[in-house]
Amino acid sequence: MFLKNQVEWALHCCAVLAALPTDKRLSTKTLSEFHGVPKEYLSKALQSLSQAGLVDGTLGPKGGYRLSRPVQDITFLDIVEAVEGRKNTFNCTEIRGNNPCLPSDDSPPPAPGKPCAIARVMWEADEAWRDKLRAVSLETLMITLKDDIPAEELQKSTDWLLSQ
Amino acid sequence: MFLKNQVEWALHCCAVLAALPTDKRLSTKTLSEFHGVPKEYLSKALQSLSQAGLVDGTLGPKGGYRLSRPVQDITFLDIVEAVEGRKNTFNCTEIRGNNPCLPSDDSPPPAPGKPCAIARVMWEADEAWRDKLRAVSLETLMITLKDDIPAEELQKSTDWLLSQ
DNA sequence: GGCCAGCTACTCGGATAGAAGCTGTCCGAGTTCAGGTGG
DNA sequence: CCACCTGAACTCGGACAGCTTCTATCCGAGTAGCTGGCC
Repeated sequence: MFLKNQVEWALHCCAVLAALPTDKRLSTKTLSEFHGVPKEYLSKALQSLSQAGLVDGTLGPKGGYRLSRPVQDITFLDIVEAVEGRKNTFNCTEIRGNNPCLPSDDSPPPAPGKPCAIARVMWEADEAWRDKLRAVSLETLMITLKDDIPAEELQKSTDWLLSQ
Repeated sequence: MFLKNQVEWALHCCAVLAALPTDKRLSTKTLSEFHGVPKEYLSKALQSLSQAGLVDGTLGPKGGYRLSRPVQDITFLDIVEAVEGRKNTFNCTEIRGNNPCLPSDDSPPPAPGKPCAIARVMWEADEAWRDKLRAVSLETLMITLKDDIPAEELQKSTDWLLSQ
């Protein structure tokens, strides 16, 4: 039960885009070289972000991606769900309906009308996970990063990115 | 990013065992018929539970599994981790170390000594998920089930199980 | 009658195979910009 | 000098292969309890 590493890449790409002036764009090629990951595969992750409306890509030379919303309006959950989908991690197959000693009449699973108690617990845990991710925006991340990384290194990186 | 369905089966099996008198055992065969799932594959899930010390299996006829701890001492997290393992859902590969414009000297990833800020956020969300699962024990589940399911149905199921 | 061998039912573990998803690569189609060419 | 053409750079999307994980099955080894036969 792992998240794809595309999720990691997508998060890092969004972080990089958030650190740039809002009108600048970065190409897949630049982003892939910066992160040292295969370009064509990273492209899939960026396409997912684009379809989810988080980034906006343009064609042609000088084309590339930029964030399509202000940094405070993009959360970790947005990015994770863009790549992974919105399904719950726990998939209830209603096996309680297979119970051989119950009538199993026309309405097998919704006997009490509510979902299985086990699934309810698992889904609540999923929701807690999502709440945590929803609480962190790219803006929050940028503030943390400013504390983590020396300003000089950060400047070097942005210079390198803009020179590509 | 799904949990295996073995997790669902393991949870249901533990719930069934929790509903029984503590000295009774259920065989893999009985459990698989009760839940309508393949016996040999369910056996793998039960083996995981056994290795984690949650259930205790005995050999021979009249053998089978029973919980090895009181119901209030077995949490959902115990069961999920027994089947899925204890790894985080987010696997940080330290791609920030691949940054081509930084020295990449002898110590590439632990530049600031701390893990990547993005990984920290993801791991906190994981921890929130685990906290939720840790908060629900089999005892809690049994109380919920007593409200969900008519006593008559519950009795029918336990009778069927014990008659096998 | 008592003891022992064999049988049965069960767990455990390994081996195996198919299905599905993840990872990674390749290529063609469409789009935009820049630079060059011709009027 | 200006309009148009061409080529380069880029995104997008589909197709494809290799690998890992999940799902499922099968079988042999080991163990415990029961049954039946032998002394």
